[in-house]
Amino acid sequence: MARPERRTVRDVRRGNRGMLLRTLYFDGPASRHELTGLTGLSAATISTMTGDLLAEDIIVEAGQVDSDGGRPRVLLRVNPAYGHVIGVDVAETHVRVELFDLEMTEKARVDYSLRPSHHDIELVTRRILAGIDVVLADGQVPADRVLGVGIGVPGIVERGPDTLIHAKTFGWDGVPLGALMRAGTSLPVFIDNGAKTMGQAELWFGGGRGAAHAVIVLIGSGVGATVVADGVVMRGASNSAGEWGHTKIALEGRQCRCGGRGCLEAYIGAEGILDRAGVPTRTSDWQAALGRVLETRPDVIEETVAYLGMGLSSLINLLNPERILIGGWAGLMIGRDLLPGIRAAARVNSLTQPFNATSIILGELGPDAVALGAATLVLEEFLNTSAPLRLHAAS
Amino acid sequence: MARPERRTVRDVRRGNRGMLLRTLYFDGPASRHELTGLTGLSAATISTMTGDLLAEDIIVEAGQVDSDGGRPRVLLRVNPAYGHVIGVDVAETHVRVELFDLEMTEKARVDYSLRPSHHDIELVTRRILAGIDVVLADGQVPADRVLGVGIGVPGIVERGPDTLIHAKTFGWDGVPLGALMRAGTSLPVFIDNGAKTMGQAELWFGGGRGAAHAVIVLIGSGVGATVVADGVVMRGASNSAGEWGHTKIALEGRQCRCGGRGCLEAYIGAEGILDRAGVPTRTSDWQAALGRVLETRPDVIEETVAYLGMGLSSLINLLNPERILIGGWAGLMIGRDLLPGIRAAARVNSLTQPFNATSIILGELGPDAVALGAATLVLEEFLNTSAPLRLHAAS
DNA sequence: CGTGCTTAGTTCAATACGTGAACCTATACT
DNA sequence: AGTATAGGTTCACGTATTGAACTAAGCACG
Repeated sequence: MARPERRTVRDVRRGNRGMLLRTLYFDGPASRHELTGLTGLSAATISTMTGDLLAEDIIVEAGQVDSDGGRPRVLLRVNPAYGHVIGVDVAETHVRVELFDLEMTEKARVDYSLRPSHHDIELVTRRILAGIDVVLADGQVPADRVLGVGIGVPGIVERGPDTLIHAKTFGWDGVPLGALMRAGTSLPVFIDNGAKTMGQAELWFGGGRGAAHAVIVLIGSGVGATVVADGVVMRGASNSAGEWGHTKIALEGRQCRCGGRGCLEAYIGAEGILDRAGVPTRTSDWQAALGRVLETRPDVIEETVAYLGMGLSSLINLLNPERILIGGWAGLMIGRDLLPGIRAAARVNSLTQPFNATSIILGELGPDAVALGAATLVLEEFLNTSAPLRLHAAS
Repeated sequence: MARPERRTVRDVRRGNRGMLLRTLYFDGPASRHELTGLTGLSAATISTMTGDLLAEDIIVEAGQVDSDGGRPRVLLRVNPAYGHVIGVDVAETHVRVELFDLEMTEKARVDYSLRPSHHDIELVTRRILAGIDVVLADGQVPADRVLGVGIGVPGIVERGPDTLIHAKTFGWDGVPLGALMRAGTSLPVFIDNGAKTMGQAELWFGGGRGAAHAVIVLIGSGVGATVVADGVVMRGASNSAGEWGHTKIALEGRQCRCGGRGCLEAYIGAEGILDRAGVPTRTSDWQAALGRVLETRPDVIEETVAYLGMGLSSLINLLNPERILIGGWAGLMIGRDLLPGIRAAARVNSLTQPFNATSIILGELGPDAVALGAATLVLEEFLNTSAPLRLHAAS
């Protein structure tokens, strides 16, 4: 039972303005006249609202289109230089900070490598803050033109005033990354799980565009998923929804690093595949190792496809998505050649109706999209609220 | 990416009025003054809005509360007699039609038994239409005081102008129940899967009250689930979300009636349990048979609990609900004594964080709640829109 | 070259909504 | 009877969308 908030007339404006801006962002450039059709708003409203947005420099004119016999249409578009967004990818081996304009064109990037098992939270925070300064300098963007910073981290992100992070592999147990960031910068900070920010990137700019019900599946050494229902990333009661990798596919099955047994991840995660193939998991280059398994061990691969089909069918039956994207470095490697087999394996295990409603395709964005997705969190906020800039960066 | 609709000032009213009505329905009776706190609306707005609702007879005064030193508070509540709703349960062996007032007090009911494999759509439609007339006569409610009819049916409900039903067990393959109903009555008709209407009933009036993220699990001879995300029942791309019973828990496992192998339903559905216990599934009284297995076959039951724990853990990990309700006749039988064991089995297979965020409890409403839940579809529509009555029942 | 036609975009009065402040109302206590 | 207190109503105001009237900018054709 949803309990929506009280609304006032001003919320109407906020909502409609956000819709106009999103329409212009995704379907633009467009003329005022076209916008009436796209948004459902009257010409009068479009006129006043575009007037405001032009005055605020949030949108700009983008040329004219001659019409045969009639006043030419003036095209409008979101001003890509109105503001910039920063995305951060905090991973096992590196901290990456990227600067984008509003069209998500990368303007600058910096990488800091992390020594394994050297994930001190203060160190990571310092790297992020330093990275922000570096990309702003490189991109020649003043801090007061930045709409915010999005950060993708491993583990579970507990929302709250301090934004606590729980990441076993990093030894982070309730680390207040949000509070630490906000102490170091006045920019608005958004933090989410890295797998979810990757999903967000696929949803907005990759293979998930336009899908209202989708699941973005991530297969790397671990296995996760981003569930999108009614166009919104599903978060659950404590923001940990999407843990698909620990779905059980066998009673008393293979040991998983989560401590449980029979987890999907223990079968189709890169580590699980290598282990099933008898390859020592202490390999230096996992990608190469997985490549060799793909070429030389059809038995293991066939089994992998079968398990993956089982896992996907659970998603299809339970969630009835219109699209499933397979991503993550291992997912892309496996999927490149074996997608037809994966589809067949999913079909065998799925109910006809929901299977037919689903298309199973590869992700488009590669494994580097964590920072892009994190930056998208900022963009999303901007497009929804179109909050006038500069207020936050005051202090 | 959600694309919200254009909004006007009148949507503000509709939304706020709906919120006021829902507040009064679930937290009422309440005084105007209390409503300002509960809704966040100003006293002025509450005053004009309650004035309208009183004039329309949708709400009524419900006595006064003396305050020590000050004007007494006048309590307001939803008028239970303002309108009535009808719920229909179309099941294997019967068609049941129930009449409720707005407080969901049953005012009349009628049952028609169906001969097995005699589920002709015209026959069922005739029974429903006749049942509507009967309950209205019995309850002495004129048709123009009925807000609508909700129908719970087996199988997949394909939304659209005709509301097609696909139910293998009934031999219904795209049967236009919606169109047939609308041809036979001018009342608004809402149709949904029966498992989902039961879930809806638990969510509104049973153990799910107040939960924003919940899963209502249904274990009968089949196994299903109603997934609630952000307070809304999840439907997916083609309205078939919630098919939890065919989640695979074993590669090449037990044969399921869906045609697949290793489905959860084949292990923990009543039929699956009896079969695993070696009881012939041609029994006349399944409940008694399951009761005997519960008493005499601890081995089978222990196994069942383990499988159920596996299945629940998939839900916990993937969806991160705050509450899981176990319902359905078999679910209630198993759960009555074995809930602690089920919880333990779920814990073993779940990640710590999401497991701790979930409470696993029994459903409160028993298996007869299909019609109640179906009627709740009408109630939901009414509370959201508070559409002035009588317009539909015109013809 | 100017008149009419067509399409794009703007302005304005009408209408709807929620809100704060001033106001009215109904009780208890003294 | 008077006063304090709390509940409830009224109204001017600011903000929102909209349809209708209007202006703007091009083309075709005589």
